[in-house]
Amino acid sequence: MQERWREVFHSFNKKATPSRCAIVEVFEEKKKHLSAEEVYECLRAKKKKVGMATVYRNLDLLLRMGILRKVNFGDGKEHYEMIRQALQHHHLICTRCGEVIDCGDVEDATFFERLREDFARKYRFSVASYHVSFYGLCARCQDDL
Amino acid sequence: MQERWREVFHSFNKKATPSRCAIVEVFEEKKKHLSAEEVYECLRAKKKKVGMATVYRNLDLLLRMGILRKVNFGDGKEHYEMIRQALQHHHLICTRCGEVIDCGDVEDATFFERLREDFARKYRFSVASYHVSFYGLCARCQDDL
DNA sequence: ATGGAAAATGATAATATTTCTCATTAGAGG
DNA sequence: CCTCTAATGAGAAATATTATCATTTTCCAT
Repeated sequence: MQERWREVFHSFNKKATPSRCAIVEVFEEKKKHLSAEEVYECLRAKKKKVGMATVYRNLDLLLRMGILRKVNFGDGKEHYEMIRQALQHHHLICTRCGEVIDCGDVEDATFFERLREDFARKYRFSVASYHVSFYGLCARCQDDL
Repeated sequence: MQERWREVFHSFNKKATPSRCAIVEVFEEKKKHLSAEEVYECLRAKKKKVGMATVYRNLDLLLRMGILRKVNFGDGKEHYEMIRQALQHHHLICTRCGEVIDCGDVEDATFFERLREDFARKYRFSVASYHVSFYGLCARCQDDL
């Protein structure tokens, strides 16, 4: 399975270093959005010692390669998630406690397609992807008012 | 016009200080998303000397009062915009040059209502507001490839 | 296999943004 | 006008991210 990533990196003329491979593996395993710090901790837990600078450098590379995307929950740090896992998946962000719930399988292809056309026409902007953040109260916080 | 805000602050048991009033006025005048630094610069331009700490403190207060909301474009800083001006308005973010285009009047009430019901049922999450970020290439960057 | 060029890494310094501290000032009700 | 308390300014501190540079590693051609 790491062989597949090795080829992907090579196709971008990038080296398949152990740190780099370990970082994509973390995202494949966790299947969720992670901050740079969280990635670093996951690597530690797996006994891989990778410096923080290397984590950031590779997150940036994976962004440029179109493998990760950034998402932000207003907590002061950037979070990253695999685009492949992120398709059709948005976030419910609790404005009281900060909890983030991933919500998958939103059936919105029609909505998206219509907007893509609108934006191309009105602003000459070509949409590649999109992300919806929903703000409100999670179940727990609704009860605790 | 500042008299109106004076009353709003008082209704929250907050003092209507010159800095505080000046900050909401900046948002009313600019009618767009601003970073803390940009707010600070706008105040300077108007010859109001307000410390950076005060800007941050009041942005936070205005968030808690539900007058502003945070938006993030992945450029390392938080941006703030008036919720009143932000209804039905989303952002087109160019992944090449970072330009942010506001796109208003998105006709999506039906889409939104359906999701609100879905989330209440599935996750017991009550949606108060939402925000869509569209990523892609702006007109200029499409030409410059 | 081995050597060498180029890229990647680690450690740490630097930068940028946001929050905190605390002494001083100023708003609002009496 | 006085007093209580919240708000402010200035700067220190905390956080998150990026840059620097000497050293190590990958990978391709030999």
